[in-house]
Amino acid sequence: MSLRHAVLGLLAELPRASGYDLLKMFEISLDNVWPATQSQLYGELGKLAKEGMIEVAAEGARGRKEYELTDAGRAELLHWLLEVPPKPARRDDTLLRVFFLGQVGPEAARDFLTKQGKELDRRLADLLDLEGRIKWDDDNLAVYGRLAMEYGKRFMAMRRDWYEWAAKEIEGHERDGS
Amino acid sequence: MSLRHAVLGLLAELPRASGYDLLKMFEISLDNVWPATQSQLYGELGKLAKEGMIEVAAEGARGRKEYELTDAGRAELLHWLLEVPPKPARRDDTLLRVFFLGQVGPEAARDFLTKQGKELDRRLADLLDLEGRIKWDDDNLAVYGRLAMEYGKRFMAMRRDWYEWAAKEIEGHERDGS
DNA sequence: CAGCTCATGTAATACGTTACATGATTAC
DNA sequence: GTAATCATGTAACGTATTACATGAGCTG
Repeated sequence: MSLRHAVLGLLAELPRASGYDLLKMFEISLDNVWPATQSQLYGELGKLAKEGMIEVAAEGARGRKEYELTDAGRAELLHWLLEVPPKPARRDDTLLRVFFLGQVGPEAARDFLTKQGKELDRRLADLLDLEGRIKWDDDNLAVYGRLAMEYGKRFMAMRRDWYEWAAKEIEGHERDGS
Repeated sequence: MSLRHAVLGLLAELPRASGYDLLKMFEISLDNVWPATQSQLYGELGKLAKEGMIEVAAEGARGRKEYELTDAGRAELLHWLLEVPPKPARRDDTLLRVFFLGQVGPEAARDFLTKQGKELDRRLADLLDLEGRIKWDDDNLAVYGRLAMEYGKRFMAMRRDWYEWAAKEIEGHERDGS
């Protein structure tokens, strides 16, 4: 149920935005945190408007509708931000594979883990590169966006290190002959 | 589309299991990796059987149906394990909050981050406790289950550390008066 | 005026959760 | 015999993805 809060949050940062504008924001700044498709977004905007969380503040060319956060919407955002306990995502595609990796034998398992580690190392390098090229300004999205960036870096590094560790673990088992 | 692979994986480890058996397995060993509800599971078993990935090898009391992996099912499992690139989950409820944390001012933001850090510290302690109480045997599920456990520990520790770091970052901004 | 971007919406399909519904067998 | 466990299935609803559909306005 958090797509709505992503929308409310964006409308809190940039008052007055159209569905189209918001879609661009999702693509450039929320893509790694909470992706949304165009269909989903327009649907949610309709619902939020009907519930009085946002309202059409102006209409422009080509049927453009500029939405604005209402007091109810802002209240809902703050409530969610501070009072609704965040629930960490539990499904992890990669971990699921690891669970069943015994099915392929230790050599293939070790190769798989090594490969994944290298892949993450590449992705971390890309992220560092991206970070270097971003020009952070001083608004809220930038300050807190930097925190999110650091999270991404630490997350990738943690997974890379774990893959390397796990590959070594399996190597140990390989030598044991188990 | 990975629920089916979780089912195939479990049936590869323990040949011959009913929906009910599998449900128990999901609850005790896959709950933090790939949770599934009863509805979902029975639905998927039906589909997998229709597609020839699994088959009813025996029927027991109370309408019990014991499924077994077919060759096609095993092939699909191996294909998924080694050839389908794992896609990391992208949605993160907590990170989304961080993105909009500027809306509540630096003190409340710092308090939020500190609180989340403490919560993770508690959860990590619980996990370590659980780890101590598990009696690992030597089968595949145990060997690779230990890798998954280590992943969980590292993931929680990483997030705890990041929260503590982020809270300090915000404190810095607080003093700046920004 | 042709092609791109802006701009909104709907339909079909899949995946996930909660709740409902039913009944057989076992353990006490 | 009654309560717990075993065992399967369906229905309703919400969320997410992909594809389809349409058209206005700007740029060359």
